Parts: sequence; C-alpha cells; structure tokens
Amino acid sequence: MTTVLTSRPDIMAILEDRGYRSTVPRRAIVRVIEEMHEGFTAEDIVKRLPSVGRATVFRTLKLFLETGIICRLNLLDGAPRYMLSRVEHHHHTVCVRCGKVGEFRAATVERLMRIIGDDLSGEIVGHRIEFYVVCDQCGEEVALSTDDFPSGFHSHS
Amino acid sequence: MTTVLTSRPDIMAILEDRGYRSTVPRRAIVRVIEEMHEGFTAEDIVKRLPSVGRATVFRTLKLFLETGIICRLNLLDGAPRYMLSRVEHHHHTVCVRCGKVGEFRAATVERLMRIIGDDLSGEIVGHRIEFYVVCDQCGEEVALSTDDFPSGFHSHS
DNA sequence: TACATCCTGAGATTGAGTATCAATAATAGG
DNA sequence: CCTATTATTGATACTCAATCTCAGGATGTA
Repeated sequence: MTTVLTSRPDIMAILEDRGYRSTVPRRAIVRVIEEMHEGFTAEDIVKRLPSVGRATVFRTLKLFLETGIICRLNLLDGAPRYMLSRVEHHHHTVCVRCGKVGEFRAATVERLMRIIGDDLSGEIVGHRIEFYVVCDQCGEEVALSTDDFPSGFHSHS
Repeated sequence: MTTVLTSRPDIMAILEDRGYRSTVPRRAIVRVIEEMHEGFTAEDIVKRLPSVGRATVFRTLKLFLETGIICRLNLLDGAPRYMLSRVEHHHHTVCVRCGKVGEFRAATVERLMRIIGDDLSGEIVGHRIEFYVVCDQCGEEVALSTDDFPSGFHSHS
C-alpha cells in the first residue's frame, strides 16, 4: 500500500483543492508545460495542442498564473514567456537572443529588497528582477558575427 | 552674449549628433514627454498630438528608447509605460492601481548586481528591477474598500 | 536653389489576447 | 446509474497595440 511520491507538486490536485475542475484540456496543458523546461509562450501551447482551443489556452494560463502555478516574465519585446513556478523564491535570466529562460536564487537579494522597501513610499505588493543575458550557446553562435544587441534597456530598469 | 543653460540635456541635440533630423513631429513629442513627469504610454502621446501620425509616435518612441532618451517599463498588464531617462542609473516603482511611475536609486543595488552577475552563466547585457506598489494616494482611496490586488506575480520575478 | 535622403502619415495588416454564447463535460445528489 | 446544476470549452468575432507599406513631403547639404 505504498504511494509513489513525485518531487513535483500535483498541479491538478492544487486546482481541485481550489474548486476548479479537472478537465481534459487542463490536464493536457499541464502535461505540456511540465515538459518545457526553458520557458514557453502561450503560442507554444496553442501550436503543440491543436485540439485545445485558443481561448482555452489563454484562459488556462491566466488561471495558472493567478494560482501561482506558473510565473510570467517579460522579454524585451514580443510576447511574455511563462514557466513552472518553483516553491522557493527565485529570479530569472532571459537570453535576449533565443528567449531561453534560466533561474537563480540569491538570499542577498531578498535582504536587499527589504532594505530598499523600507525607503520607498507606498505599500509594496510585489517586485521583479530580471537579468538579460546572452546564453553560452548563443554566445558561441555569434562569436564571429557583428554585434547587434538591442539597446535602450541596459543601465535602466 | 550669455546662453541660458537648462539642467535637462537637449534631446534634439542628442539626436542630431547621431545623424537624426530635427523634425516638427519629433520636437512636438519631445515637448510632450518633458511635461509628463509620472510616465506615459504611447497612446497618451497619440491622443495628445492628433496632428502626429500614429506610426510616427511609435517610431519615435522606439528611436528614443534605442537612443536611451527614454526608458520603458512593463506593467503587470496592459501597454508598457515610458518615462524620460535620467543620467544616473535608477530603478522604478509602479503603482499597480493608477500606473503612476516613481524612481529611486540605491547604490547597494549596483554592487549586488555585479556580485550576482559573477555567478551566472552567460554574458549579462542588461537587467531590470521593478517594485510594484500601491502609492500613497491610491492607498488612501481604497482604505475602506475590499482588497482585490492582482495575484500571480508576488514572490516571483 | 536643387538634390539626395530621411521622415511622415494614412491606411492596411499583423498578432496577442478577450468577449460572446451555444454546446459539452464534470461533479453532486438522489 | 441517472439527472440536474454549474463550470468549462471552442468557434468566431472582436479589440487593442504595434508594425508595414509606400507615395508624398520635409530636411540638411553642396
């Protein structure tokens, strides 16, 4: 009578606990996003699941976002990317060339955030830190080509 | 033969130095964004300058962004907001209710960024830090109403 | 002034995301 | 298991921001 425990939380269980139904499209979307380890766009899901309606994909992503199951991050341009949330608080790196998403944790960040927060007027309800990088892979690919990184965002945030 | 020196850098001069022309629409847009001290959207400019074409507004904002004259920041939803860049590096606070943009500087942040950067793989080409707040003004207004802050972004970034 | 070129504006177009709504699927109760 | 209730879905039309196209106009330069 042993139960296999997965290290990953059961997303459908979370939803059902909140009163949402376990449906075919939702399970399909969960399956897909659990496979996408480097972030995905809404359009990725739409393409990968032709049997699921466009509206449903967007609705579901919104639901998952509100439930904290996935998190969203903005690229410098184009549609936002999503990725599965981890339980621990973390921050993201986004490759400005291929859009690949990475994550990192830094305890110092949290301490700093609190310090800064004390100096701000207004109540803080959230924050966002993103690093724009050129990932190792893309760095190699363009080692010989001309430098055409987008500008207008560095040194400001 | 004295010259009046403004504390603000002459935006048109910056553009001309880079080979861009000083045109009527560009000067009009500069005039407007210098008046908007709490951030603005592309649509704000479009509405405020009916004589300037829609495409030109977007083209010009893009140009200003690439030139570093303005900076862009993403709200939790809706169109991005822009504001005049300052010379010094700074970060932003965005009110999640009214969209009002503030800014702050923190030397510690810069030091931290470098430390974190050393730990990441890939070359860092930019970063972004944003604080989502409820500004003092909005805080008062909703002191009595129910709490309906958007969720799904706090504790992740 | 005249030229070469950059810039503009109107309008069509794209693309992401949402609203509508009838049809369907999922749970609860009997 | 059957039925009722309600949540959910998908097709479609739609909104909204932003871009593309291209002929005509403005701008800096020789």
